[in-house]
Amino acid sequence: MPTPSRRRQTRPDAPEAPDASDAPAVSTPRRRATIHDVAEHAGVSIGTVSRALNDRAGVHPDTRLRVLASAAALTYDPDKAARELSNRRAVDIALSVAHGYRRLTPFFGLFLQHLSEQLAVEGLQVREVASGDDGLPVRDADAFVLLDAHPDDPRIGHLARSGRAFVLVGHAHDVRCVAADDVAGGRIAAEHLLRLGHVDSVHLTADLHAQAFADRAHGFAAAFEAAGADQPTTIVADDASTLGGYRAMRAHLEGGTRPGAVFAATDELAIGCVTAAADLGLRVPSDLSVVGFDDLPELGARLTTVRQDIALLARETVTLLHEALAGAAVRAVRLPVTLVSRGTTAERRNR
Amino acid sequence: MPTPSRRRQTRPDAPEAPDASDAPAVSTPRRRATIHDVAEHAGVSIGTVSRALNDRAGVHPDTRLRVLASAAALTYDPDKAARELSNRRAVDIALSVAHGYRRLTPFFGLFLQHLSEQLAVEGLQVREVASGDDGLPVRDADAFVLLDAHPDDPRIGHLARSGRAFVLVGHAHDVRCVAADDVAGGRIAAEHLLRLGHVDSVHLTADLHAQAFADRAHGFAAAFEAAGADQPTTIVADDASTLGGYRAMRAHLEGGTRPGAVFAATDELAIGCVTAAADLGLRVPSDLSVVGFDDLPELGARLTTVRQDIALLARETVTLLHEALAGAAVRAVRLPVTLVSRGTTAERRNR
DNA sequence: CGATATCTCGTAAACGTTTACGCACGTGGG
DNA sequence: CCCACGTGCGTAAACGTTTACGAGATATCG
Repeated sequence: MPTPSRRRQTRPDAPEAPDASDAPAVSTPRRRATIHDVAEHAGVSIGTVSRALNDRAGVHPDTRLRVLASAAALTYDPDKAARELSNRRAVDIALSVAHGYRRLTPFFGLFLQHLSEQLAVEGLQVREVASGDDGLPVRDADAFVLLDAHPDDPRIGHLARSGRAFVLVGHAHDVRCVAADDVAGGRIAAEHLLRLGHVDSVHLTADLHAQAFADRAHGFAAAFEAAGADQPTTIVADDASTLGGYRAMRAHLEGGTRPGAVFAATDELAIGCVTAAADLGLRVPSDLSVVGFDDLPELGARLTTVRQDIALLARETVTLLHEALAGAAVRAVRLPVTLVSRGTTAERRNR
Repeated sequence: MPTPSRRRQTRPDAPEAPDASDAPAVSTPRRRATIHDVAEHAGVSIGTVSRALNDRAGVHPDTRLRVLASAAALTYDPDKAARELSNRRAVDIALSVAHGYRRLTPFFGLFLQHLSEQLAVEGLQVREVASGDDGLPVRDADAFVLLDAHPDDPRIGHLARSGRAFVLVGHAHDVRCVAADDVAGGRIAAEHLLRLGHVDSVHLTADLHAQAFADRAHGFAAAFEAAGADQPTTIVADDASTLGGYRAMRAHLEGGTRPGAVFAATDELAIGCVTAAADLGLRVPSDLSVVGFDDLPELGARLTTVRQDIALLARETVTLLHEALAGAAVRAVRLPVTLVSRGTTAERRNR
């Protein structure tokens, strides 16, 4: 076995360890182990270590085990910069939320989490989450993910004109985009409610300017029409927050009408709605059935809702990102939604 | 002048450009320019390019200009992975929000934005924003920033025990942490209100278990006591959302008491409070003065509030991060707050 | 039993940057 | 006029990975 070539250590700055005593004191911010350390520890070469850790073929099972053990013993964590550099994978992806983090809805928060997980799997990185006050991404990047965009968002035209790779999470014409099938979502919410006998439903939404909300409303209304039922009343809240939903619903209920069910365009609106009903002494679901949209984990643990698969949304986003980078043809994808029936809907009571 | 050594291009995969025709079509996802391209374009060496672009000494002004022009012409953007690798700056910083992005408050959203800007200035990266459902960061990193932590958050003990570098944004004993001076904030809110003649104020808050809220309440009450005024009533909302503030305040106002002023522990609570007052026909500020906390840009454009400097908070966080990495002594820092008086407070009316 | 295929692994090049070092020019003073 | 020196720049090493290539060892086959 050839002696492992000594690591070169020529750079003369080394500002880290003030006392370079070799004993690794318990809480010393220890130097990160590199692949060389693992190789030395396991008595193999760095090539073998890399192959073993990346599940590449051509390494003996025993050796692999030994390498894995060494890596664990040294708490080896591959340097991401080096890996990216070597992989030619250094794709900068800028995430552009219309107004930065500050207006991040729980839905987009969850999406972000899935997206960065998905990208991490491929060794990619979300490099930036920001946009200037003009809404334009503040730095240059190889690809952009646009959140929260109206069809006429200035960012779309800007990115398209400059030939940048980007994908829109939402829906618009002639751009690469991905979104849940909102129309279908509205429809299955309606069908669920109709099946329970609720012909007197209302739709609680906000800002029908937003494509997603318009589509959900449309799907909902269309299903009622198809069933020969009366068109549902639409209530438009000031915004899509829980407070918006609460006030709009409370005002509506206090107006004297007592719908048997409400389809909220968002889980947040639904929560506001449920809260308003409770404050007015109405029991959910016996007095009022409520269907939400999104299926956010902890927000509506007990909410009957139209579920969209956020993990899938993130995966599709990444797929489209790759297509954009490769210069493929523009494509719009619609993701299926399902109704998950939980505790906030029940059969219509006779009054 | 020595001929610039031809770039090596030996790697045989090159899955990118299907047709390697040299003419750069307008919307072709062009190969990123590297420092070598800039060097060739400007007729200098890569070392000179690097020095010119990084404002290092030892490059002739004329040359510098030429390099800058070439870089601009090629839209050169240095590869971050390579830069980090070379710089030994590859510090992985994990941001740990108690429950991931999903419960990100506007305040923390804004903080995140400032933090990543601040880190970007130093060439550092926030590598991950996530934590598992157990609240523990999901990957290993060189340093951690903990958000949203109660003093007895399990993450603190875990990180401390394992000797990791971390800083807590908030306040707890015996850990490196940074937060606004919440007690002072409560005090100046009280002093502002007292100055306007409001001796019958209430405090709207949520979850006094949270250190920040407890401190704000304490500072507020202490100032009233110091002024010889009656202790303010405290209203505890279900949560710190706008809806929480709305419901708590509405219930209180409907209970018959009509305080002249309220100090909300959060701008969000304050918004809910203002909305509740409006819905009950009370005018702000003539019927009810409202003071918030945080000074979130678009949320409370017209809100009188206790301002904390979020950019400063981010800068201090980075400073502490460096100290943590360097193994310095633990230190807790308190940031000053100021009262910004806007449209939601007025002098007490005689009734 | 010798030639050859197969498996395992070590070596080195490459990714794109920063920076220490040294060389070739000048310019100044003795 | 020569030497010392400063200025501007090119060269190459280094950061920590991945991976093509080739070499040695072992197994397989004629």
